[in-house]
Amino acid sequence: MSSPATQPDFGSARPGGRTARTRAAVRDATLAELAAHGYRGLTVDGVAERSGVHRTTVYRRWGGVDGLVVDALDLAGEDGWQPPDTGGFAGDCRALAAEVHRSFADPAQGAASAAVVAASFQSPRAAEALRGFYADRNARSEVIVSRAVDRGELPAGTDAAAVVRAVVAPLFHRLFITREPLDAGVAEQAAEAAVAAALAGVFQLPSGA
Amino acid sequence: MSSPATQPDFGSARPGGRTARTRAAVRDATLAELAAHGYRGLTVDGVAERSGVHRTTVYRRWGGVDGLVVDALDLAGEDGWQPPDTGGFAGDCRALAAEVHRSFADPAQGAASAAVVAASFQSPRAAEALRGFYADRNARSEVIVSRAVDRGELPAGTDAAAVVRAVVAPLFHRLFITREPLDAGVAEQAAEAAVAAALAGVFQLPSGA
DNA sequence: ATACTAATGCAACTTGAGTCGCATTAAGGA
DNA sequence: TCCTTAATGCGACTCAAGTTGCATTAGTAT
Repeated sequence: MSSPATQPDFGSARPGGRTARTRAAVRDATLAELAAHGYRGLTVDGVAERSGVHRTTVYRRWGGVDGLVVDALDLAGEDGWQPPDTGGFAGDCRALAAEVHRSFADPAQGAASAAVVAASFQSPRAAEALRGFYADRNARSEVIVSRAVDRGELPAGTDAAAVVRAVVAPLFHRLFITREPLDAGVAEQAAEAAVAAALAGVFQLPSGA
Repeated sequence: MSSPATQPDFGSARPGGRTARTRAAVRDATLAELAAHGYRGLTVDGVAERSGVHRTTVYRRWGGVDGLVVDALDLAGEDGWQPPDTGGFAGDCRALAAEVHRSFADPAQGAASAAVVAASFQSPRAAEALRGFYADRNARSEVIVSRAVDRGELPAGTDAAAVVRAVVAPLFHRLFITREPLDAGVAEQAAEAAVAAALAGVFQLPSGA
């Protein structure tokens, strides 16, 4: 079991050449293995062999498969992502939905994204990392709503998190619960539904903010 | 590995007393273990010990932990469930969302429901079983929309599956993606949003049906 | 009752994930 | 350049999951 094991600790006293090379090799191997075999086929031995790093080293620094995924997710969270800005609320929501759609449609990126969700059911560490990742994404997305309020498109006091959730939730539901195929039309419909609900004032926060 | 193993096969040539007792004991033990330790703590050995059935028997008839979950899910799907009927479209949607909320809030049932989702990431068999389960639930829920159309509350040609998805998807999103707590207000908001979007005609099917 | 055989019990075996103690390599400072 | 020591490599070990061959139990038919 890897639960009480060391978290990936990369602020150590010796962040020099070899350590950095090892981490990069393992990270690349993790993404490659994920794209090749999915999360179910992700093993420490596979990553170790592909990266040329010894099994023991991977266990020591990453703790197990969940640590590999968490590390990959942490890296993904540091990409400086910003929500789309199309100049209008409906356009922003459509673009956001389309972005989620594309990120899961891409073979490599989609496999990695789905892997993180799968990992979150196996490991509390992965679940916490995923929660943090989406909390950050949500916080960044709030500007879509605040811009819309500034333009007068939405009433003040609209719950930005609820709007974002309404846009993306149907896509995740198809992907992971009913496992139906995803197409651009589905993404657009989800965005339109969220826009209609927001315009109707459904996402108003309880007390006026 | 349990992938190519025997599916739970309960139509055999000898469905007599002992076989039925074994299945019942294992099913009860599965649900109890799920409630006690969650899906991550569900093991064949644990179920075997609790049920008094030998390990080997469980492996032979269920194939592994995924088979146990699939069997439990198959049973859950045969409960003759019908969607709520409150006399109005909005009320039906709210009641549906509340029902989903309750099913995950209940400790035992919630653990089992979450376990099935977790299992679907581990096993193709569980994923297929989950897909079938929700396809059936969705089909049964369509009557909510058709009744609303008959009453003149909704335009004809409204995509019932899309409506149901819009109602429940935000709840699943909170439960499994962002792992935020769920309360009755969230369920109601999701229902209201779906209603507003449906009334606005967002879920119209492309060609007139 | 008795015989037949499917279903179960049992124990030994295989396999792969994860751990541990110790040897070796290489980064960073003197 | 040399010394110290973190980081890695290496092999053996533990442990739990899953499998297999054979013995035993208990439905079912005659």
